[in-house]
Amino acid sequence: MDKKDHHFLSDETVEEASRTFKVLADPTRIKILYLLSQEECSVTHMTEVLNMSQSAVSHQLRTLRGLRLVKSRREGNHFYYSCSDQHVINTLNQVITHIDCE
Amino acid sequence: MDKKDHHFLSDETVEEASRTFKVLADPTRIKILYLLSQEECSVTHMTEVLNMSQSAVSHQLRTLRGLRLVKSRREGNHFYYSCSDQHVINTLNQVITHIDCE
DNA sequence: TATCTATATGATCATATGTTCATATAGATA
DNA sequence: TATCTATATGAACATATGATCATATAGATA
Repeated sequence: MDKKDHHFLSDETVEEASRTFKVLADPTRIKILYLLSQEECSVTHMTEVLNMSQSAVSHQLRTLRGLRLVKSRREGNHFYYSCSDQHVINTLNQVITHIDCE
Repeated sequence: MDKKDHHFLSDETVEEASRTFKVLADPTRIKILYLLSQEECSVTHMTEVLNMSQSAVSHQLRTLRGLRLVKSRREGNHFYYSCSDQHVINTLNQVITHIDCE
């Protein structure tokens, strides 16, 4: 391939892609996102199902919220979280599918 | 969704997915993989095109080699690297495409 | 109003990761 | 054989990140 035919990524694109993959690189966030991709659920529920401390779950939810990958709604004393970025879920599912079919 | 209908990921699957995303989470590796997805090239060439130190490139290639995402062949004094995991390239391209079309 | 429940958050600490610098190495060439 | 070139690698260092612990907070309830 001739050098002039190359496509180069802009720094912004590289950084954005890196951010996307960084979010998905942590086991805890993978579990949370995969769970939320199947059902909306409360922090308490996540904590129980994932067998993690409330604080750890909450901190990761903060990260995910900051990146607008999840959203929450209040119902009484509970906050119900759900996914808000289908593209990230698609990417996650694609990789998981590939792993599981090997 | 009823709890019994949930699909849970095994720890191994989560770990494997995490590993995959971790590799793609670093800007330098993204640049290297994207370059190699377009053409086989030598370490010297990568160093010049990516404007990075030889050592930094070489260290990252070691990481990528360890994970069998790239392979190399010798030709005289040069080592030519190329991609060896199309699935990872597909994942990378999918995310990049999504970013660039926004 | 006092307290309880669910969630959020700040500080701290340990670990992981990427770069640089210095140097090693293997094959090519003088 | 001496040296040069391309690449690899180890040590050291700085930064980033995730978990935990303690505590704050807001709405519900007694």
